[in-house]
Amino acid sequence: MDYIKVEQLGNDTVISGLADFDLDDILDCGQCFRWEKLETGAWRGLVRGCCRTVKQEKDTLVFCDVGMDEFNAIWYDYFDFGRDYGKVREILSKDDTMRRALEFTPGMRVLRQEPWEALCSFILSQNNNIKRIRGLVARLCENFGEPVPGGFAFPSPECIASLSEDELLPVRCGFRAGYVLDAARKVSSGAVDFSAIDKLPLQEAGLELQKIRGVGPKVAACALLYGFDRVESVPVDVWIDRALKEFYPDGMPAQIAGIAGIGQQYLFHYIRNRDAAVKK
DNA sequence: CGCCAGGCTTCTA
DNA sequence: TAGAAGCATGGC
Repeated sequence: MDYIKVEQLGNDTVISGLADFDLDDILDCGQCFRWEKLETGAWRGLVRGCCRTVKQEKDTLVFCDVGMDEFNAIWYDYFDFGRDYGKVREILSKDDTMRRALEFTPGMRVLRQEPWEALCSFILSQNNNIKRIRGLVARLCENFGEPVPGGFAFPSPECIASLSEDELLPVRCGFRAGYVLDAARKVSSGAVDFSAIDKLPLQEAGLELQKIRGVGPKVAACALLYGFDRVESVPVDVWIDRALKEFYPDGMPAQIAGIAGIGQQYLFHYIRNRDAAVKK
């Protein structure tokens, strides 16, 4: 357990006694694309059709206008509170590089997002920058998602499968439009079966996702890590590739294999931000 | 304006 | 089968 207490206070659900949890790092590290930071420092995001505001002050996390039922149904899993990050840190710390990455961003966590949203988002992420990915995902939702209080839900595979490439033009996702359509068709038809993927070994699960045009090893690994709760999945993008060459020329240590994807998240943030941090 | 972006597909040797 | 070019778009 990485917190001491969860309770409902008025209309809010409040977590207190948080350890190693930094909302800014978690929501702004390129693993999710539907959160925006408000002037107040709070974050507003849309998850599973629920638009909510979350704010952190030191070791307290407040889910505004969220009751315990909703917290248990959505947010407990989304922030992966069922996982003992103390244990995660203990395992990763046995490796010197991981220990440095942990010390650099102690409050990082890997979110558990919806499988389809994660897959679709990371298809859009290819050869793209994080700022623009947010824009593409936002336009996809605004144009085709179900309206919900505060915004638009992420459009279903069935919804997107019914569209043409021309209809996707307003999203301005360029060559990725065909990829998104192929993904939506294969997922909605069952040609790519999420419940089957859940049961497959990692390697085969990745190959299953790669039946989709525009899904290669990296996008598949991202979908598995962020959308299918496969914390052993390690997406290797240009940054992680550099990190692997620098720190692990012979591969990542076997002792962290079971949670290497979480380690990857610390490493990703570390390799991207360490130089900027030194300049401060 | 030119370079590049949490890659992948296609072409070429 | 490895390596490079091409891909839409826009942030910087």
